[in-house]
Amino acid sequence: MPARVEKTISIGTLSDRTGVAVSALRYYETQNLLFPERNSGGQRRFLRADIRRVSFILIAQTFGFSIAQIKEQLDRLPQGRTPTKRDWSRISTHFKSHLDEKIAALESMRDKLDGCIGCGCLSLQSCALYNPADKAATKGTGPRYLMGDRSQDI
Amino acid sequence: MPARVEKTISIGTLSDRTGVAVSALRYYETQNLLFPERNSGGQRRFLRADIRRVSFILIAQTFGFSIAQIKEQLDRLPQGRTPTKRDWSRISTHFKSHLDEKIAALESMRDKLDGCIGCGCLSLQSCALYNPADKAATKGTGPRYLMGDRSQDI
DNA sequence: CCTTGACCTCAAGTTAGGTTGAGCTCGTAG
DNA sequence: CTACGAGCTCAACCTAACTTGAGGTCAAGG
Repeated sequence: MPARVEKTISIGTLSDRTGVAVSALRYYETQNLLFPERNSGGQRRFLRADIRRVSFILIAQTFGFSIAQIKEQLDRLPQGRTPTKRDWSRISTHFKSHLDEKIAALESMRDKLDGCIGCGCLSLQSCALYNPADKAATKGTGPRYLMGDRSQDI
Repeated sequence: MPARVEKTISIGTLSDRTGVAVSALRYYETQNLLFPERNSGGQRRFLRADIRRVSFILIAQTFGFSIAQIKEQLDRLPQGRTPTKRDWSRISTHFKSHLDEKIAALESMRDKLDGCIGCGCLSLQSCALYNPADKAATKGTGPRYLMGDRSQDI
């Protein structure tokens, strides 16, 4: 007889199935990415659909999205029923556009760098790299603005 | 008479000229990105060439490089003399290749996502997104690996 | 000379995304 | 029934890249 298929899974099983540490899964719950129920003993019980949900989190992270951004995407999934492939497909499309933006921003920077390599400026006020608009492509706190040399410097 | 041009500049001046906070400049020194001398009173004295150096740090950060990676690049600059445009140009070329790699990795992921959108899988073992090799494109700790559903799941 | 703003050091705080450890409870195999 | 692995909570710790604060010094103008 095959082991019977449980309706819900434990945190350990979800960890095994996704490769995500138990501590990370609990952390995701605190960040409202997962909403496990509890059994009578207070232990978390996840749905099988949560395996896909966690996989989405993993993939989105490899694409450079923050937990907060991933939560926004997951919030678009239907409440109260297991998401269908169509639902997942819809939000994949949504984050593909973010990805396209990121790539475009990086390419724009690369092109500017191409232009700058020849002159070796890298810090001149007139340098194309002096463009705060592109900063959106990066994450983290980062620098606030750039300012270059004036004529007599260096 | 024009104000005389000082040979070295104070940390406040460097901060004004680059837009980088004084505290950040001191931090960069602890990370060995800057090597100011000290005057008799113990105050830091930077070279004008450090304006360009700091600008390089800012630009490299917008490209997503870490302080450690930026230090590696700066270490390639000649010791003992003010870097020339040629020197800067050389290291710009060097980091352009890193940038190209990043873009290529992101594009590769986007292409896989394109393939996945139709099926809505996003977590299947056979999914092209299940590819640890692409992780190199991301930074931070991130997930360790992906594992998807098996047939009867969900 | 005195004031004031710019500098100094060192320690601690911040955010993101978790991990680790202590101390205790659950639940299942034998 | 009892052991013991799996779970639980809560607090503390970790890295990166800085910022903030406390408490003290330097230097230039009046």
